[in-house]
Amino acid sequence: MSRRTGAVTMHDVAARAGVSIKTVSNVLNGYQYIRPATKEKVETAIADLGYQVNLTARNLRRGRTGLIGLAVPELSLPYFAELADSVIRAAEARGLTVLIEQTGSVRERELEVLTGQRRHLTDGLIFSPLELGPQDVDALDVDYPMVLLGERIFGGPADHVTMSNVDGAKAAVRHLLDQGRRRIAVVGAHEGETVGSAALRMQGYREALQDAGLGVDPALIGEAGLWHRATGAEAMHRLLDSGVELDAVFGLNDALALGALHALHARRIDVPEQIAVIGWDDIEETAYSSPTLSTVSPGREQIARTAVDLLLARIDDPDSDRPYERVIADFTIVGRESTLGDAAPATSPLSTSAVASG
Amino acid sequence: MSRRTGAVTMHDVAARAGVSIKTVSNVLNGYQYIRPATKEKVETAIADLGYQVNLTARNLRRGRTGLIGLAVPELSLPYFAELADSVIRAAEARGLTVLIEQTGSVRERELEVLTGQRRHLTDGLIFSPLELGPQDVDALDVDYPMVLLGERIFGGPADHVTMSNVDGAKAAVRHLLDQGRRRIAVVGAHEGETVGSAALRMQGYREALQDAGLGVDPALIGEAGLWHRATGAEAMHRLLDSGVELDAVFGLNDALALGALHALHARRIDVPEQIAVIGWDDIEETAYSSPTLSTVSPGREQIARTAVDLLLARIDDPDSDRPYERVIADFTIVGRESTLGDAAPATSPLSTSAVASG
DNA sequence: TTGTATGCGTTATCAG
DNA sequence: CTGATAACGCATACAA
Repeated sequence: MSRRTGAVTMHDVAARAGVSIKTVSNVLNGYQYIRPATKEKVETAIADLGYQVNLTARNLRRGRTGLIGLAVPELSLPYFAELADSVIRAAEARGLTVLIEQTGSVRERELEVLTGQRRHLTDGLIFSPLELGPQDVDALDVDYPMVLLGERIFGGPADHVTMSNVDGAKAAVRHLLDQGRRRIAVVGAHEGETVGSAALRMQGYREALQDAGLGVDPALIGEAGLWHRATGAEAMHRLLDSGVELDAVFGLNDALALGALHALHARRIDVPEQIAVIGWDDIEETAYSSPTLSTVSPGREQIARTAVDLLLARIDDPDSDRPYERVIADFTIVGRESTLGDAAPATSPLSTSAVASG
Repeated sequence: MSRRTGAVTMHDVAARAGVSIKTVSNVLNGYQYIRPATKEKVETAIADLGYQVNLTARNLRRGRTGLIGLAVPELSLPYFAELADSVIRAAEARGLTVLIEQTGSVRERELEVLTGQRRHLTDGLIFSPLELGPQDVDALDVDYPMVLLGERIFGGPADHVTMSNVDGAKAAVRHLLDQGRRRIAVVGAHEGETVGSAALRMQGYREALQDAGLGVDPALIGEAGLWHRATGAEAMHRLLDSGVELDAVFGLNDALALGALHALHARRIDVPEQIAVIGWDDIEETAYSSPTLSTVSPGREQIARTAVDLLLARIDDPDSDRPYERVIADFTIVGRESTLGDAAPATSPLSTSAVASG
């Protein structure tokens, strides 16, 4: 599209090289049986003219664009920015280009993504919905390759990559218990929800407490619809205002935990001396907050790679009746100052440490 | 591309509606002179068949894709993630879709972006180089619409949107001086460079000190090639190790300043009691760090909007000989705890305050 | 107001 | 090994 001047096409190259247009195409596409002499003629012609294939024309003809969509809530949420980074790299390694779409976690826009015009520009979609749920399986039954990310829809008509929510949450809470904490609050719960990350991580939280012979105190459950820093700070303030006794906080993601940290700092409450904090996502920021934030590292790179691979497999063989796969990424607990205090591993900028894994 | 089944085309719609393909096209493109009855026939046929235009074909025919490229170093750098977010929104408002490309601030990849295949898929490019410089004006003289972001190339052959580097830096340092600071260090300087953000912000730094009747102490200048949290922390440690006396730090961007904050925290140095810190970019994280970080808000939204508008103007009129524009975004100083301490405006999650502007 | 025919730049199908 | 030629699906000049 871009070239304003000249728009040199295969015809021009063919003319200059004294061959047919098909031969130029053959050279371009690495066709085996070309006489070296011919090939060279064509290649110098290409170089002389500065010819580049017109991708739009190629795409039309081939019925493929080499583009895949990545639909996420928003890039200003660090986890999704880092995820996008990983997906772009993984896709690039396989010769694919990523088209990012922001849904703003608005239900309508999530539905739009599935049927919108952009789908005609992409060979497939990696979709991380935050609002759609089991009631939307019909809308998710699309006729193009798609890989779902996250835990809102299971058994849906698509390949699926999820985090190890229950086990990861369990390990996070166990990590807090190991530091001698007993009154462990949660920030980010979604009251009444039975699907999604919140519900699953809450389940891990309960199981860990039960395993430790502890009960679940509803007063320790802090709600937060959106998982942003702001909502995390608000939920933390509410918990503290309620007067409930607590010595640790499990932020259901890092943004919430960082918001909680912010609130604790504002109230001059020492972390982890008085209250320990752990988050989830292992975004880069957690290694630099004050104190540094312990967190669950959910295998972002693996998720990105797996998603791209699954998608590519569907793109390459659209008629395959291979059953839909579900991949659960490996996680790691990263212990930092917010739970370990000065015992935390070297505060050297990039160091983290795996305390448990599964 | 995506639809596997059926691939219903305009022909099918035309057949079903009992009209010609041209009429269908007319309806689709909002042609004025269509008999209402015909229009309706076509529209129901479209609905019945679930027809959607094939964008690739349309693009080939129209010679436009509706896609614009956005080339940035990497999305894991919060400023660029937030910039991408803003650009995507601005583009969407104008009916454009954004294709993000990561250069990793690697010189070769920055050059590749300019000539790569992807340029054939986009109508124009918004480019934020970190390595290219004045010596590369030739490479930047491309024959497609482009808008440059940043301050590495001036007077180049393209429209250009920059931050108010000198004045912003001057205001930042003045803000520190206003708090009574006199030994103001810098983190992120690029020794010997004469172009780019580092050089310009250093100029503002010097001018502010001069205006205050103070000299520039080279011992207070901390180098940092990459502007990441890690390098900011390292530079801060070096400054402290050097034993030089200082009561404030100007991080040339927020990542550096947050890294510095991290280093100061590790050494149990109180901010701002002992050392005040100010950054640049106003990324969301700065409103939640402990302490919250004062910063220069460089007008990200304005930059995004302006860049998209300038690009679109070039796309819409490629033959215009309108001279290349240079737009300088407005900035604001946001005073938070890292310079104002408890005097900082309400620590409510979203509040910031404009102390000066220009 | 609507239909016919042509071409956008490639790739694919055949012959040769 | 290479060359004509026909699509791919849409938009438009030109006719009607």
